[in-house]
Amino acid sequence: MTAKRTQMEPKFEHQKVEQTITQKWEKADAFKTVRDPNKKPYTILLPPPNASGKMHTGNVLMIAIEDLLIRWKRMQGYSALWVPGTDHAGFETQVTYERELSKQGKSRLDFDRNTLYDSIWKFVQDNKGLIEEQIKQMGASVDWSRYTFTLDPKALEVVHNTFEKMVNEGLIYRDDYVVNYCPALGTTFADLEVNFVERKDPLYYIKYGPLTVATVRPETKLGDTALAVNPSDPRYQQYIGKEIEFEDVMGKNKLPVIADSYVDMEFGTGILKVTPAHDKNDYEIGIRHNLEIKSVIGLNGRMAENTRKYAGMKVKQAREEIVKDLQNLGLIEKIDYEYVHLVPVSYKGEKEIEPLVLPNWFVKVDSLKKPALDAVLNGDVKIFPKWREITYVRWMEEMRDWPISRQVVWGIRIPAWYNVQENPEITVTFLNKQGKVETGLISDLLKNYSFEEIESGLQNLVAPKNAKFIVSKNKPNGQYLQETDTFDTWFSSGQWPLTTLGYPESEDFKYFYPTDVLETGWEIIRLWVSRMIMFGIYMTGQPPFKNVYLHGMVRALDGRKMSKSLGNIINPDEYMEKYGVDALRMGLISGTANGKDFAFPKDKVIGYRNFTNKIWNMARFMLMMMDKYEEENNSTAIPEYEKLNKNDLTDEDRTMINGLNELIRSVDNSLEIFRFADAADAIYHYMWDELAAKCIESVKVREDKRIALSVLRHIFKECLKLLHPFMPFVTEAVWEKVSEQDNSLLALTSWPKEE
RNA sequence: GGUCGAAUAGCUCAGCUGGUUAGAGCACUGCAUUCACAUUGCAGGGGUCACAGGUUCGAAUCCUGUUUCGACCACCA
Repeated sequence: MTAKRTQMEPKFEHQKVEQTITQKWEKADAFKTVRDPNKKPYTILLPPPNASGKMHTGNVLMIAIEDLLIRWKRMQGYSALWVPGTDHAGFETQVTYERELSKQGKSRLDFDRNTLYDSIWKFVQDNKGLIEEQIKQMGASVDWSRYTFTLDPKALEVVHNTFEKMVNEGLIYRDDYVVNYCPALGTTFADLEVNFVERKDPLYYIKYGPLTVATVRPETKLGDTALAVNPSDPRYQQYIGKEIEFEDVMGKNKLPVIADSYVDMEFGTGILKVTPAHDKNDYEIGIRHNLEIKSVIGLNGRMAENTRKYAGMKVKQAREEIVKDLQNLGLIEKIDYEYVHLVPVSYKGEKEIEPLVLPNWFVKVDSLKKPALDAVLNGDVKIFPKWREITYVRWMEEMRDWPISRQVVWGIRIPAWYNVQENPEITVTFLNKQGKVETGLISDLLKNYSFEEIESGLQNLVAPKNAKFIVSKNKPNGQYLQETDTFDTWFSSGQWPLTTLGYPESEDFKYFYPTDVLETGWEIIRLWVSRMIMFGIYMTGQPPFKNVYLHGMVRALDGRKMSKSLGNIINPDEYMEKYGVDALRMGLISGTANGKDFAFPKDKVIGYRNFTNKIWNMARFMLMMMDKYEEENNSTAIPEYEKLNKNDLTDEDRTMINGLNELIRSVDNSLEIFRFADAADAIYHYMWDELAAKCIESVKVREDKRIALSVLRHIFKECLKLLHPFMPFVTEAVWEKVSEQDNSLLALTSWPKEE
């Protein structure tokens, strides 16, 4: 024992310790959670990071906070369960994979759907080890036996069942919809996933007979089905309700002039060309005025057949040609080359969005959103920090029907099946046996190809909005093709609490649902949090969690958002290597108190690295003093604090003990209301300013070393417990030295109580 | 355009319902090293709490307005 004590190195070597402690926890299977009927459950589900991605600073903060809560509750005696998982990350992963493909000179269009899916599956399997390793490296006390991937069979099962229930209850419908389609990436994006970038484009003033219209997109004029003016615009009163005739690039043309208050009199000439098929606002005007929806741009980003001489051209090329033709016809009044406007792009990749009309799958949200809103308003779900609640409330109040279909392969395929005989209007694209792409109506293609050949080479299909379908997990008997669209990832991750806990039958679900805290970044409160609450209530009658804690975004050292283009991304690995996991976790946790965004607190990380070393040396010194005492006193051991006669304590001792009691109280109070930084700060200052600076210093000169050391050891051990959820490695490592019990794990000891 | 938030020491941030000389970490200055830790100890400097009004016995804290930043949402073709 004596020999072991003095072996402590003078420096805390975080890398070595992190490894051995991780192994120790693993070996003891310390974080496998048992459903103990005598304990209360406490549950957190890890928001699943991208399976083929790597850890970023935000993930580190997320794990630090969740691990803190879970370790705290575990020590308090709860059946504390933290379920880890990873996300298939839909189109994001597909885009990454396609980048790999293009290095080999290939693209997704060279494969049929199933082959492509299988190879992305393999790609993800090959890459997902990294993020799992990083979660372990962080010291996350998750229960790996319950690890879930968003495409696990049990996830598909839950998502299919939910979908089926919704279809049966009339909550799912198909409709045409102007979608944010990205021809380059081959899929649609939700409004939330669209960003706008500023760009300078020519603004063309084009003559429509007696009227002139300003537009940056002359090529869409081929899809115009009306001109619109503001009903109170005095300039154009005589045209409202009339039809005007005019010269156009494809010959004589005529359009009705309608009045709609959407039109801004100030912009351009105050006249709007209405193109319902290629603009969201125009689409709505079209619905209001019962206009024809004329589509002139296809899914491939090229002009459609009905544009005759422009058919097959890319949009930009068609724009140039049309401008040229208009100029030749003298139909361009002027061009404003200085016009700056905002162009929609997808939120990843910056590729341009082309609004198109496509049949889509929708969720009717009217009956779902009310209970989800009420759950927050009446406090069943509490949001921290409180001021973020308004974001949620506004969103739920204004929520519109939710388009859930995406045209990516990498995702959960919608389990709807179309009978090809009953739906001759389905447009199918497939690779035939020779590897050539064929597109056409299924009824035509079946004249030249067998159903089996089409089925096995299927790339995608577009079914009309009124197509007949049946919902089934497995292929029905007969000639059925499955919908090729996949679910929006938020449709499936919105059911994460159900999936991870094995809804509806499993014991886990019965014991752990609803969970206690959903901890995540505020930027996905709409995308994710709202959907989980909706699905949770819809399927189980109960919201999936009681509290939502939203952490702030970690900004770069320059205080700006981290981004590749600014080159200011902080790689957490470097900090873990240099200062240790504990220091990084503690630094991030105390970087912000209340969920606000904050700049990466580099100085705090360094400060807490110093703190780890301080703790290490406090232990080292205490053990040295104990060794010395025992040597001098014929191996008389220092008595347990519990066995001391409390009358022997000095005033100093009592002051320290009082301070400890206060500390325990304030740590608990702060953690209850998610004030992590306050708790961290309190422990730091008690340990450094009181325990190290006063208590240890006084032990050096105390006569009654027996009592003094016993008190010191007691307080030190209690402090290690308090600190453990924040800095698990150094505390566990020091515990190993000071606990004097074999195989005792600090992670599994009881949380301190006030005396 | 709508909404939310922020402005406190050189830097990054605390300061919860208004109450003694405004705090922390890092940075800075001076001193200390055979006594666990220089990733240390001791001592110290540094703030008209964005600005202007108001409420109050009392305001960094509450109210109003102004300025400047940040983010989110919606977008004018």
